Amino acid sequence: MENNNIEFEDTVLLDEQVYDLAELFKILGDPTRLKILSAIQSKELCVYDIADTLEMTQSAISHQLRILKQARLVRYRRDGKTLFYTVSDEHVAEIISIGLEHTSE
Amino acid sequence: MENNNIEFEDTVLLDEQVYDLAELFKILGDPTRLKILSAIQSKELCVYDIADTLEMTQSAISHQLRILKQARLVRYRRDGKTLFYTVSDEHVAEIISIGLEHTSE
DNA sequence: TAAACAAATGAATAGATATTCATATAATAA
DNA sequence: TTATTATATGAATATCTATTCATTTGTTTA
Repeated sequence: MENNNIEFEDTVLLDEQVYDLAELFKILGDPTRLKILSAIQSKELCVYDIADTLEMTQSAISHQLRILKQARLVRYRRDGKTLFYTVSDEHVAEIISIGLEHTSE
Repeated sequence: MENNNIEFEDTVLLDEQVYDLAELFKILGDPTRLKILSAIQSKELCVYDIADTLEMTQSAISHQLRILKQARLVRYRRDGKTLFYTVSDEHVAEIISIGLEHTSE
């Protein structure tokens, strides 16, 4: 596929950049993942506690954490058998904040 | 479904708020819609010109514009037979900018 | 009025994805 | 080693969605 020379604020966006950006928003575009990110935004939580907080199964949370990990939005620290997850990206909170400004209008 | 009391930065998020926020990001999470928003972010374009710029069909663009319209992310002005679309939300550019900061790392 | 043009829409389809269930992996304790 | 606990993973499924194609709606002009 060719590059269509889409511009955003005086910058030419390559097709690949647009796809990467869409990928980021797609990941944020799921209630479960947003809840996970909110829950571990300012504190570490293990998988079980995230599942407990969201009232969802461990498996469902684990699947979503894998997606968030691949997108480098979360990281974890191991303590024995337990993995403690937390948000790894400084932009996430900012994006969510601005998003909330839009939706709360 | 009950409210799970998910917090984000000292604010309790209601389930409905999380769903609305996910809905916003879901809409931004598509390359075609991102390209449309970029193309009409600082200038008005008619449907045909958007389709031409993105090298896509008029129908595909029109379908996506409907979704963007419903989310109040774009608005249009009629001039004769032609509708000129532009971005209507001040937060869109901001969210895209921060998103690009993340993806370009 | 009819013709031409711009955009919207409905149905169909192919591809993507979130969750569930069962199981596997990994670390620790007995 | 075996049992237990915490997490990850693979397969299956149900749901969702982006595009295409055909058609319709709406506006202007001849």
